[in-house]
Amino acid sequence: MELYSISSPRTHRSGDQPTSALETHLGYWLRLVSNEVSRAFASVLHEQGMSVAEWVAMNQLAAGTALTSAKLASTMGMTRGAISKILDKLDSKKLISRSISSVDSRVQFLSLTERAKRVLPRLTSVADGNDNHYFAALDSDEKASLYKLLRKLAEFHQMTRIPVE
Amino acid sequence: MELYSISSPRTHRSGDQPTSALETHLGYWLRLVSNEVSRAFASVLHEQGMSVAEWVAMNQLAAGTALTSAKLASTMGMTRGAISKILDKLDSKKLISRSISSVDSRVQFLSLTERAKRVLPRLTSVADGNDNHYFAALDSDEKASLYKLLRKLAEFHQMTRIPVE
DNA sequence: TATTGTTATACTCTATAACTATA
DNA sequence: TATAGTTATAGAGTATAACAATA
Repeated sequence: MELYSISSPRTHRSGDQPTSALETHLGYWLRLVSNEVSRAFASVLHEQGMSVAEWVAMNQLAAGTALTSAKLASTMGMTRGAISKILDKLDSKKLISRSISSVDSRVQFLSLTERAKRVLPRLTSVADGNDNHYFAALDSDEKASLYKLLRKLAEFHQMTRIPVE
Repeated sequence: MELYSISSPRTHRSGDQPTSALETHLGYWLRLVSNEVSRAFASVLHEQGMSVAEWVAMNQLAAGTALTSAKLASTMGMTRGAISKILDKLDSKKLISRSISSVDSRVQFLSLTERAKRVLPRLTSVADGNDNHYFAALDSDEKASLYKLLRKLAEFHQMTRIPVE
């Protein structure tokens, strides 16, 4: 197993096929793997008639992290307009309800319906299953190591935008 | 620094804030970091008037991996129609030329123009810079470790679709 | 004046499928 | 009939910006 070459990322080892410069970047492999894992999950969600953005929104509501539209928008890194449409979709599926604040009638409080609370665990186990499937290629130590490295990058660069795509 | 909990991914450690179930997945952190790295790169490319798909196509041509439209389509995991539009854009910027095969006039051979050969190294160093910037948070061993883990996942699951988004 | 949420509009990206011209 | 590449169309997803209601 060759090591990732730090000092000369574009060095070609003798006998290699001509490769594109893309593969010399860690970001390339990160994106390759991430796309596959996310695509598979999005595809399963899609079969359930749900987008990733809707799934994320539901989770934020379940966690009590973002209970208004504006809060959701900032948490999810999207405009209020985009959030509004996502909430429309969840509403039409009877997964959320919106109730006007008695204190400030511009504000809506969002909550999951009973139906959503029944649906969410099933979706969560789908997400668990997807994660388990893809990372089963790694043993416990490797998983812990990957987790640590990713968390370190996220922390170092103050990455806070919840992935929605 | 806590470890990634393998056996009970949804366990909450005492004293924690309520978190969404999302953060218990390795796929979540993978996507979070990947999105940030890719978004930054796409943003720089965009300033240069270029999409990631165009950048990838140019690299495939430079590597000699995919010298026809159909080949590009299969390598990049896109339809021929989508590739056709990407090539139109590169063509309009005088970065590629298409020449009809003398053997089979349905086939076009694609090649980078001289202009493209001047532009590509600059873009490549932008890509290098982006990669260096984000992964500077890791030391050499950590970079090597991350590279190895990602390659292992890619190989195990036979991930071949070149990331284009 | 500022803010919450909605809506009208436009844009980007891509797939589907019909099309042409070859083979 | 099959294949290479193009094009017409449609759909998803999101941003921008104008809007109404309220503070």
